[in-house]
Amino acid sequence: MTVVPGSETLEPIDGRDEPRLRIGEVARETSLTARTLRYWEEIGLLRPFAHRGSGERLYSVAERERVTHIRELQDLLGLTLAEIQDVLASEDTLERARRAARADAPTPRRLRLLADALEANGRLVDRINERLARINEFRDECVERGDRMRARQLELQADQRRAARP
Amino acid sequence: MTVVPGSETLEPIDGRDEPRLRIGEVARETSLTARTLRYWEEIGLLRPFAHRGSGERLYSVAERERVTHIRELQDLLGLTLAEIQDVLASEDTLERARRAARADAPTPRRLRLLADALEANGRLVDRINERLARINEFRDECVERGDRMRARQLELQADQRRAARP
DNA sequence: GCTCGGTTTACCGTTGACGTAAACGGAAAC
DNA sequence: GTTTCCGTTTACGTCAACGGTAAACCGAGC
Repeated sequence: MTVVPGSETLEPIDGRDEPRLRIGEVARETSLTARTLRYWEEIGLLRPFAHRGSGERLYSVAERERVTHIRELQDLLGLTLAEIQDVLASEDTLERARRAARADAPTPRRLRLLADALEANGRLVDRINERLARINEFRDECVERGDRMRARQLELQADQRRAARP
Repeated sequence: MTVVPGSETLEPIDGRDEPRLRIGEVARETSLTARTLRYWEEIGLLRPFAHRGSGERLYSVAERERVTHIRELQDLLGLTLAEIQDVLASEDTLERARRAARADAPTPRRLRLLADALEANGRLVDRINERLARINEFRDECVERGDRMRARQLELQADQRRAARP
């Protein structure tokens, strides 16, 4: 897809003065690599805010936040990029809701978008809670094992003292 | 390593009547594949209790539990198999402590093994707590976003009512 | 003895999530 | 203007964690 040099394929919808970040900046700020950001774009997970005529990607702060969000879903919840894509579809709903708000869309439509986003958010929170519960359970097991080991330790220490001076 | 047919390379240390599980059984009970169990053995993560002369692997309940433990470390904490190997090295210390207990080893040695196992266990619990904290933080963010969305929803609903009957 | 299901070793293939190198072209700084 | 970055595309490489398959082997039941 060649573009007339100098033009932007995606002009800012609403002409606001958000800073345009180049790929290297986003990469540094998120401790990722440019390759990763391009890969995420390749699989449809992250879309830069704009492409300059030269092909250069430009991101907005919203995308940078999305990046950190993706990382959290990856590291903390262990989701695959495909699953994350699924989860983020809801986030996109929220984004559409924001656009609708700025475009003064009819209230019923905005309410529907909000409801969708809310439901998706609820599902995500449920997922997190479930995982938290499981990890807590696992933690309790580990702590309990530690307790048993400490008890045994005390027993052995008592044995030792009794053997030392009967 | 060829073995005299009919003999077991690893006779039970203490002749107890634990059931010997074949690889397929362990696989079914843990919802894994035999291939995975062999792979884990290949990288030194899981060692079957015994090899029969034919080469057939035989597992004990302890190994089956180790398998589920590994899965938890993998899924819940997102550790790599290498990291898990590291964590389990400490668990093996505990196992040596048990053997030492059964073998009536000198108390000081048993105490040292116990202390080692305790320390490793503490590190694991720390790790889990850290992860729990981070996930909790992430959860709070999500919940907060949901709250903001609900607030906006109420606003919009109020707008709607006001527009309906002014 | 024969079949049949489960197991073995051995080797190659795959998938996800990137890394790396080459060849090139604007962008920024001087 | 001219270096020097920084960025682009395209293509191939890598690493972990397995999956698949072939060919041989074992033990149980008929």
